[in-house]
Amino acid sequence: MRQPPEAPLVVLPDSELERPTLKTIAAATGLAIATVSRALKDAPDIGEETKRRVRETAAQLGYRPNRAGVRLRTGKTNVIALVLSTETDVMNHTSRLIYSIANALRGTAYHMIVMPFFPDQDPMEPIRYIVETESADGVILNQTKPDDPRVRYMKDRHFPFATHGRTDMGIDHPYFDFDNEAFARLAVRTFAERGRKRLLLIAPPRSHLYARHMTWGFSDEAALLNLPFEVADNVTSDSGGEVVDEAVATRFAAPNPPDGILVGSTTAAMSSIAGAERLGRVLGSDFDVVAKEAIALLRRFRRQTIIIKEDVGRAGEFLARALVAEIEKRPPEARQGLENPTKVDWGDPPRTGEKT
Amino acid sequence: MRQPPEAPLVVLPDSELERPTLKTIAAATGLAIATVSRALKDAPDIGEETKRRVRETAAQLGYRPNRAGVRLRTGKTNVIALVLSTETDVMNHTSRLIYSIANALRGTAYHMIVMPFFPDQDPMEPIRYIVETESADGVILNQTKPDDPRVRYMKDRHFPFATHGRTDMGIDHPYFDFDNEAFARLAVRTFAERGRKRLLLIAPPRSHLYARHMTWGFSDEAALLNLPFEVADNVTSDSGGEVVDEAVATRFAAPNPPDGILVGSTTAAMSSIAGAERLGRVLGSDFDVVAKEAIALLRRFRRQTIIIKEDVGRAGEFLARALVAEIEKRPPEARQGLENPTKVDWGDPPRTGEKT
DNA sequence: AGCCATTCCTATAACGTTATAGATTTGTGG
DNA sequence: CCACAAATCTATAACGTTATAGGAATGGCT
Repeated sequence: MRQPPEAPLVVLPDSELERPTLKTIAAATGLAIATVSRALKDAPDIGEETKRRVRETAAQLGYRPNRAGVRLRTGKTNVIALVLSTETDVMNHTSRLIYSIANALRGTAYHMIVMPFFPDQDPMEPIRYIVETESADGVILNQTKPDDPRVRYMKDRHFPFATHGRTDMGIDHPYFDFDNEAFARLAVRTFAERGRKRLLLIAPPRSHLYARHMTWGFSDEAALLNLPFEVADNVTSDSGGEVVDEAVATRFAAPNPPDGILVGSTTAAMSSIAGAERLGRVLGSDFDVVAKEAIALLRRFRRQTIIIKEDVGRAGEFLARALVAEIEKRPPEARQGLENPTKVDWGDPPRTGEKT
Repeated sequence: MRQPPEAPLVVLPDSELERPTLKTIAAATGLAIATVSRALKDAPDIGEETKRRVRETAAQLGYRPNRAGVRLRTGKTNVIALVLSTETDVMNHTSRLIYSIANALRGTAYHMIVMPFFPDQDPMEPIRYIVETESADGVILNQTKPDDPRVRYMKDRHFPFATHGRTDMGIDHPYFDFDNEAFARLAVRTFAERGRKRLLLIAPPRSHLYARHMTWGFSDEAALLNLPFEVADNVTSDSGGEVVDEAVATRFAAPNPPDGILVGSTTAAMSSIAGAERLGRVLGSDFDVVAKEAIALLRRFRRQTIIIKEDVGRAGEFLARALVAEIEKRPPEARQGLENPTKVDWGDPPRTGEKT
């Protein structure tokens, strides 16, 4: 308005070579750098016409704010850190989780740094590092323990975070979890429907909270239905395959062998089946296996496996959204989420009278 | 976005509350900020005693350089971007690759951002983004194509990168690859040793260069040993499990069925075995399967599978080292690497005379 | 004593951004 | 026609770092 509209539309020969900054836009529009900044943030004290002009040239020049500049000035990193446990990683769903979080972050300003920590490391180490050096605006972590010092640490410091898996600490924070109790109950009812009489649970390691959920759901539902059951607690679904294989074979060789096996992971399912088959038992007729699976792998190998699906992608998406809301102090659509499995994938009909 | 220090649980002297900067050290030592900076960089024009003092107080205060400051001033991001294809991702080794790269980066100043790109995306998109916005000092990408525009793009712009997998473009750049030709030859010789007479290769999709290597090694070595062979090129090891399953079953039902199957992936191995078993064939006696595997999974299920191991962790470590050397313009220990498989894991002895 | 090289340190500016306070113009009411 | 508010813009400083040019001592040499 008050600026004489001295026909700028400057021809920028070299300026196309360098990455445009606010300065570039300021020069091109004849405005001050601060004005350009405020215009792009849609500040109320900038004229509509000016905003339009600024946005236009910004788009035209392909302007993208310099992350280092923003970060230095504001302290906002626009980074989300994904802190992953590598402890249990034979074909787990880690890449799925990574992908879905990255996908949910598409189109936002957030980059995702991934920080696995290894068995020789204190799990607190990456967390402390991130919080102390302010390397990220928020953290997503997996493999929570019932009492998880990482959760306490971040909660105490008001550092935004979200967890894949719950804790037992009575702390309110964003999380997403698979309802393993519901899963186990559903599995037990499935066994009952198929007329199975002796159930066996190969549970995950007791240190994990979800192992307790699963064990409780399994035990309680089996008791409810008057089904004899055993919880294998010296082997776990995280044991090496051979161990599970052996444990299952031993039980099948004993009197009163199980005819329904519930397992918490794909690998444990495979090992269990292999263990039973070593003794000539036929999956689907002599015994059933119900497994929780995130990837469609068991079906390829033993079409008789009964599968209850876990959607890890949903978890990732949820966690990303919830964490971003937490960081930006917006109310999230949902702060805590639980995947409640209801669908049982029966696989092929039981092979009755098939050749051994 | 400084967090207001609301309700500090820990009472610390103010100096401890804020993260120490060069300024803090300067104040503590009575030196100028520039001096502190130079001392920490071990510049030649700073006295030894001063350096010692500076290093000491820096350590004592727990000083860590502010990444945004460094990045803004120098343009160095200290970030390595991992650009991952999600195309082929049923239990692939992605998480392994991520972990090993992260592990190799431990103790360095580099953070790792992970950017998967999805089927609906142009593979160039993340690459262009990173190069244009200078979001990273270098890129590691996987799933290279024989003629890969991403490689050309980065090479043209002298942007540091390293690839998991080779290309066919005659461009010199850091890479690591598994020698699939050697793998296939070794597999063929293994079949020969076991007296197999008709070989079948379930090859990876032809668009991948490594599929060509594998196919060539397979065909040439089989011809050399006068073994009849077939390369299945309508199904690939990336096809859905059922497809491979079906293809294998069809071939076993036909006259002159194969008795040695070479597959490029764990999933394809499982499907192949399942397909043959559907017709009552027994793995290890009626036919053999040789598979390349990064994770120890097949052994759990079918102990008769013959496995040649691929060490993805080695790839990740190599790529990280090579890329960092490239970024820092140091001569790397090795710029290109090829994993040459020599060890065959035979599994259990063939089950002769075992029950069907 | 004067000069110069050497050694060690410091002041300054700049990277790109945004928060703050203030400047300028225009409109409004008295 | 003047004070005063509203609308719109700008100047400045600061975030933490490092590159550059320069300054202050010290010692050696003529």
